[in-house]
Amino acid sequence: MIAGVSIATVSRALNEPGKVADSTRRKVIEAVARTGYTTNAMARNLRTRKSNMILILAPDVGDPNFSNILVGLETAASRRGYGVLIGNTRNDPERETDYLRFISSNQADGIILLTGHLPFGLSAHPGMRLPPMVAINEPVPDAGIPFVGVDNAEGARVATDHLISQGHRDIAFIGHAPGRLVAGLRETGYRTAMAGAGLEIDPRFVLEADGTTESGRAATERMFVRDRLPTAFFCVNDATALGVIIALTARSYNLPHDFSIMGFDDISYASFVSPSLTTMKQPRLQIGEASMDLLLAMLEGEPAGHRHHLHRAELILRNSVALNRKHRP
Amino acid sequence: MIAGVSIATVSRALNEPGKVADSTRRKVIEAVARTGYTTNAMARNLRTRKSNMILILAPDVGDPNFSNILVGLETAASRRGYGVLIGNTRNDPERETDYLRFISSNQADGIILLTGHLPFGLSAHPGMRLPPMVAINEPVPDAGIPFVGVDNAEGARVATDHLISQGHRDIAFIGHAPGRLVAGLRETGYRTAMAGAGLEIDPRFVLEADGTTESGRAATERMFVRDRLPTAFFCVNDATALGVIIALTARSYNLPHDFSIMGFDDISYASFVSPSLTTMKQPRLQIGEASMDLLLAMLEGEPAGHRHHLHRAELILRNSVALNRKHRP
DNA sequence: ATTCGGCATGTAAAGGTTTACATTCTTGAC
DNA sequence: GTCAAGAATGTAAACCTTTACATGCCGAAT
Repeated sequence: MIAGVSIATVSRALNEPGKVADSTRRKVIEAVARTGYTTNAMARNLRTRKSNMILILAPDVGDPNFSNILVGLETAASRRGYGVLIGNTRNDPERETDYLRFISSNQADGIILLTGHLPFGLSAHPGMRLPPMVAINEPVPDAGIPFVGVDNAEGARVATDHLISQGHRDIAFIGHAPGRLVAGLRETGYRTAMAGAGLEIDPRFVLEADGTTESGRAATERMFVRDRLPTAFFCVNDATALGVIIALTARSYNLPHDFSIMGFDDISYASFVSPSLTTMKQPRLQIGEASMDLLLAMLEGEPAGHRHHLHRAELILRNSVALNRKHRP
Repeated sequence: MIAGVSIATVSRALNEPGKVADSTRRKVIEAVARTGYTTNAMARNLRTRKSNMILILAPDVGDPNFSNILVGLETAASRRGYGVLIGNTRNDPERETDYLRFISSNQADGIILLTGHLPFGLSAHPGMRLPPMVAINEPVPDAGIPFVGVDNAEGARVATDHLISQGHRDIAFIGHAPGRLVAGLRETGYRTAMAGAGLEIDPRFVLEADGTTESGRAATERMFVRDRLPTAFFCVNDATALGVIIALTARSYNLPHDFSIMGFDDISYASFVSPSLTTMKQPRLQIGEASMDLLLAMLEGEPAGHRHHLHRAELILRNSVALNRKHRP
């Protein structure tokens, strides 16, 4: 070689500085600098059977909730020299299967799952050896996959407590949805807070909604056929809260004077709606970083550890919640 | 081998079906299915010196404008069997350089650039052979890199024409910014439309703003020290328009009755502000797909072709623009 | 003086493809 | 029946590392 040493020594000089004499190492790095040599990652990956790539499977890459998580994932990955490969599954089983080619062909070492279920191709071939995985957003049921996410029940409890602290007693929950895990946890938190304050929940104040803005609007309309109304709405997420605001504004109510509204998520336009939305902020960046750190640790052989890693949501005070003027303490 | 043929034949059967007898090809794919064989991409990449990966360099992956472009990029890439690697540069030269390791180590075949400039490491080493690149959002000056984006001047002209068609004559432009290419083009479109309609532009109606919500708010405030006011505001982008709306609402104007406001971009919350924003929609999905298609074509050896590929922005009618009631035709 | 241990380096195999080239087989024409 | 041409298949090199093992060297211990 140009540095006057064997090719193996070059490899050692670059990767295990301890195992090589100082003098030769200096010669090597000097030669490398001079020739502009750069090691071919493909050859290395072929030999080491590692790609230093992480595959991220998300049902909707365009979702604004996703982008901040992605920033966290990318930050943590690049800090440890890993690359981040993104796969938009659109909940299409075929696409999920297709993306597994990165795993089976050794182009990715692990998966971050935002889909809430195992990729279709994996569950279909139970024999296939599972790559290291970490789930975000929605846990994967019964697969023993570590989960990183927000503590939905606790966050919902804090949110509801805040409404209670503002003197509200008749608090509706918009977003009851039997099948949905996250919605269920948030409802649990709501019920916990109400029970903790000794408040009863009027069953007519718990309305179904599927988490979309339209469903929030529709649920609010349904509420108005009742004779009795709540003074505050705790919504399963910000999109739903937006629908509630739209419905109430359309009925010419003065917000937050007439009704208080609380969201969950702190999506990007929560501060732009009028009234700006009081909500629970998901620590998306943190979640992204923590889950990537966890996955990389697993790749280095650390045991998976605790099943669930929950992060606290943060109460963001804006203008959609006010003191309950009907309340006489 | 298990199919009774040589390893080379397997390779041919899988990659060049024409060059192999039907009977043996059938045997091969049967054996492949039986053994669950999957070709090692690393070995292939090593041999072919291609990775089938595209690196995307963006200054801010979290930007909501970016996520839809990303969806388009990913869709087009996965359609042709390519993977998409994302790099968040945060405009940090060090990170830009760092990401080039994917190129120099053959882990990526081409780059989609959203940064508006060559990655730092490239411009520093002029000797380094450039990988195929396509720029989006902002063209890269003087580098001969094909650009895909929205036709800003034409879109701004259409937007301004729409205001004119609603009877507005005194139209302000919020977002004059000497150094910024995109802002300049939009201002040009505004001036073209005004000139085309034979309208003069009061220089006091062209205000500086840097594209942020706060700058739009501040510019509007500055406008109110004048004796004369426009009837409509054409804003360089939606974020700025939002600032204008905030300022006017704070002054208790009734929108769009008192003033019309037009944005540009159609960011995700444009429909949620009140009044909902009339704006020009950037065809982000299209832009993403088109630029990826272009890059992949270049990788297949097609010449780069036209320098600029411009897509039309689409006028989205909402509620922030109204007829000019002061106008007597 | 001999042997041993330890360190620095070299040698060569292995990793799984693709592909140029060599070989064998098939087919049809004479 | 021979031959040529062309198609199908096999052989082996190349892609570029990493790493187990071998070698060589030096100093220290016996």
